[in-house]
Amino acid sequence: MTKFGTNILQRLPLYLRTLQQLQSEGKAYASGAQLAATLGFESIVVRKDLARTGVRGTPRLGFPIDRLIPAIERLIGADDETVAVLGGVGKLGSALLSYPGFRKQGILIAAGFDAAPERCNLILSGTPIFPVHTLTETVSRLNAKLGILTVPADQAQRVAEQMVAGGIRAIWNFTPAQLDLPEEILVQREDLAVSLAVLLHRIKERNA
Amino acid sequence: MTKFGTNILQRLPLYLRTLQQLQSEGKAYASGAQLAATLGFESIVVRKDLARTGVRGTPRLGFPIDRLIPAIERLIGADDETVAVLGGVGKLGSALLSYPGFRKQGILIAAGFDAAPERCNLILSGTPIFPVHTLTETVSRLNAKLGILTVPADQAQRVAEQMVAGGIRAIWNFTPAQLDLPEEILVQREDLAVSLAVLLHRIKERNA
DNA sequence: TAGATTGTTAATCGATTAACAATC
DNA sequence: TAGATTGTTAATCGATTAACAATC
Repeated sequence: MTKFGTNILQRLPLYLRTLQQLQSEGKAYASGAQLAATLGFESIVVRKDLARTGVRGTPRLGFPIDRLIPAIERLIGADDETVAVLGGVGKLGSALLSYPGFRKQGILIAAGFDAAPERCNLILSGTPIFPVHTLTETVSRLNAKLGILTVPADQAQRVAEQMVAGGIRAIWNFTPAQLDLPEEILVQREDLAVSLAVLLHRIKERNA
Repeated sequence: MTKFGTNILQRLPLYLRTLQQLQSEGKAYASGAQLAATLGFESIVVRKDLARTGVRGTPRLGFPIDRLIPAIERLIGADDETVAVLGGVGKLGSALLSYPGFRKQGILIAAGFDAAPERCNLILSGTPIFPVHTLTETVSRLNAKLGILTVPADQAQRVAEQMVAGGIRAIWNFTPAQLDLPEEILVQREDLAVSLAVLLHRIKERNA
């Protein structure tokens, strides 16, 4: 598989969204310059990125949107389905359940889990919620490969271990907890403190 | 001000959190190797990063935690207060309001706004919520500099403009909407589709 | 003293930027 | 043809990695 730096990878979904928008407006071609202007990137950056999709543009016209979209989807892995489960159906968890973008990227949240009985045995945004004590068994039955972790920080490690016991291969960790899991489990942090640090630094930089 | 790449900037808050943890356990020194092991980084990376704080470590002992913490706080801009407002108090918005980490990083969410009357004129996690039509005036009165945007995508542009009219200088955009604002307004995207693309690619890479 | 850890210098690597040729 | 846009090659830049010296 092609290896990408995280930088280009972070831009690809933005191209994709813009292209889908343009396509829905009936456009057939998009130029790199146009994408750059919309997203606030340098046009040379866009041109280099688009070159990596393998789709050839035509001078003066731009790139064919209907070829670019599937090419980018494939690059960002949105072309095959990943079964996921959600641990913790609090405010953040239920916000994630109602986010329509996951389906577009090939993520199916097949089940949610919560410790609170009043949040269990109901269906939220199309996803059934089960008691957390059934997690390992359900993950295994669903053959889920991705665990989304939105439990309170002090329960993160325990719930993560239950996910792993059920066969989860990757965990998307929205808690600030530092997880200690086997080497082979991929953990991605989604850390507001991190994003905020980047933001504050950019603000300071701009004011300087 | 010192300029940082986003990479080191993304690691600094993680060092900070780990160091605070160690300090609360009564430790006085932390070695780069120790931080690296905890966070899953290479130790040379940590050493280089810590060098940029200006704090000197002592061989065999490590770095003095009580000097490292304020140094990192200063680097990530957590040492002075930024007044923020929150646009949109839905699931995601109220999840953000209850996140304690913001205060630690010097962010004060002074007010929230929502279009739904039943969500207004109450206090959520210590933050008063007002009707969205008072946004511009309230932002101006509070002298808020950061707007956190968690409204539905189709209202993002309008609410962002109201924030800017009130004097907001930077917008933290949690919606997938592409904002079109004056040059001088700093916009940071917080885009789940982007994070998910990175995650999916890492999963594929690992399976390859 | 021995050994672990920090600090520094150089090498490597990849991403970004620049310049310009090729093409429609 | 003229001009806009893509494609390519080279230059620049910064981050990461490696190797090893300095220090407690």
